[in-house]
Amino acid sequence: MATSGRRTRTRNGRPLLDRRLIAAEALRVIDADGLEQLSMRRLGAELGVEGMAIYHHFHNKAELLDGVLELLLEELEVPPEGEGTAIERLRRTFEATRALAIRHPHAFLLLPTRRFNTVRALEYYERLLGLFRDAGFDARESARFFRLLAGYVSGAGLAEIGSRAQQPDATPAKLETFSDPERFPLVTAIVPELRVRNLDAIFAFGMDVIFDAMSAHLRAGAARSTRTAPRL
Amino acid sequence: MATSGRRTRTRNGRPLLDRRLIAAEALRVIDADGLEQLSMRRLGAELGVEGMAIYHHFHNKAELLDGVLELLLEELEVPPEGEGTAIERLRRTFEATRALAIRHPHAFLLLPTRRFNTVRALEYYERLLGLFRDAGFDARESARFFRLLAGYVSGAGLAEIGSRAQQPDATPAKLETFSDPERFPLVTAIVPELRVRNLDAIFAFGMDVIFDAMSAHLRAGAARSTRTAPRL
DNA sequence: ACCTGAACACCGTTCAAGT
DNA sequence: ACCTGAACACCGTTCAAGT
Repeated sequence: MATSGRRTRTRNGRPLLDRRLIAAEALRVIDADGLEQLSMRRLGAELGVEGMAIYHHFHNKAELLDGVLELLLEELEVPPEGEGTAIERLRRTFEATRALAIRHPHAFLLLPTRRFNTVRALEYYERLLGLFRDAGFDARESARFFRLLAGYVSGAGLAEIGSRAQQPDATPAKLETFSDPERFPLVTAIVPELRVRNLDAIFAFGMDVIFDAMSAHLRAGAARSTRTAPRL
Repeated sequence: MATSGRRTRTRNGRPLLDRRLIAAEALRVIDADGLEQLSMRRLGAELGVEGMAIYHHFHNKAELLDGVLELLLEELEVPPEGEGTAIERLRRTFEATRALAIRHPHAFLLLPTRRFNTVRALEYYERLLGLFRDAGFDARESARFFRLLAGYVSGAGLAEIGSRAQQPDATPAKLETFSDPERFPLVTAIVPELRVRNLDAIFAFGMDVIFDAMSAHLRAGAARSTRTAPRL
């Protein structure tokens, strides 16, 4: 090959910037100090460059955040064929989404809030929908279970992030240590249930409910073969 | 009564500021132009005041956002006793959360991301947990179904916001009109399913799955009466 | 008590200029 | 092609000062 990528390390010691390098550093900043602490100037400083240099690689900050989202999606690789049934791989895929929330509590918000605009995001979607198809779901059923599963893991992911870390700002009342049995008996009673050591079981419970329904749906569909009448 | 609240309209024509008035104007700004367009100076201008005046009523912006969240929670009133069974009221309550996402697409993000720090938020939690108890769930079951339901409605709410509105920033590829059957056949096939007119049915489908599981859980619990052995 | 005005340390983004 | 430096129009927050 003619142009192999061996000529790194220009720019007095540091590698030349590229989109991936910048996005990776942005993810590090977000992991360390939170989404709102990511600024172009701060990111430039971390990279040993003026903040404005980043605009040579991304049109604006939104596009940079799409780049960070792409890195998150890379950590969500869909298990390839052969590693269990389609349903099992589907479950592992969505469990990976929750693991991502725990691993990147600050960056995770990008997943449920930013649209999947990039090619890599579309590729992820395509592989995921392939699992629904392989499991036996048509487009309409895939859409419905996809939104149920994706909604659950992203919403529950955000909730777990709140349960695990205390955000520094705002008013008091950390729920973990909350206790006011006089005014709020039911809230007080549920607090011990939401301790971190119970969160795995709570998440798995929700997944069980959804995957039980998916299995039942597939069995029912197999029983009546083809006869689906859309009802609007 | 001695000090009735009749003396509004000081400050040359405009009512004196208070927390509720400021939070309501903040919600209007967010509804109109998005969360990131809310600034203390902009909000002050809308209220006919310098932005710094707001700090007399809220310690910082985070506390102001808690105030906005309180207003959102007011729109989520839990149906009182007598209006159907506890399960029915539970379902209506979470349907109201989705309706809130559609009504306040920009402000809705506050619900799954901000902790419920205020007294009003705790009151909302308490009433909601009262519905789970009335339906027949103990603290542990309430925690599990609460996270499943709340996770689903907030995650699906965020997804619906994305499906309904196009965010102005970032890269192209609006999913609603996406079509690339060569490279992304499955994504292309699912796009028509996610059109706005199908979103009601998709949301209801997920709710059916969860509430069917809740009903089954209650029936099973009624059958075996009391015998729950924690397994951890 | 309630609000103003100036100040501080930041933002995202544009653009001409450097190499 | 890749980065710098200055500039513009903003931020959140603090604090002394006004009424």
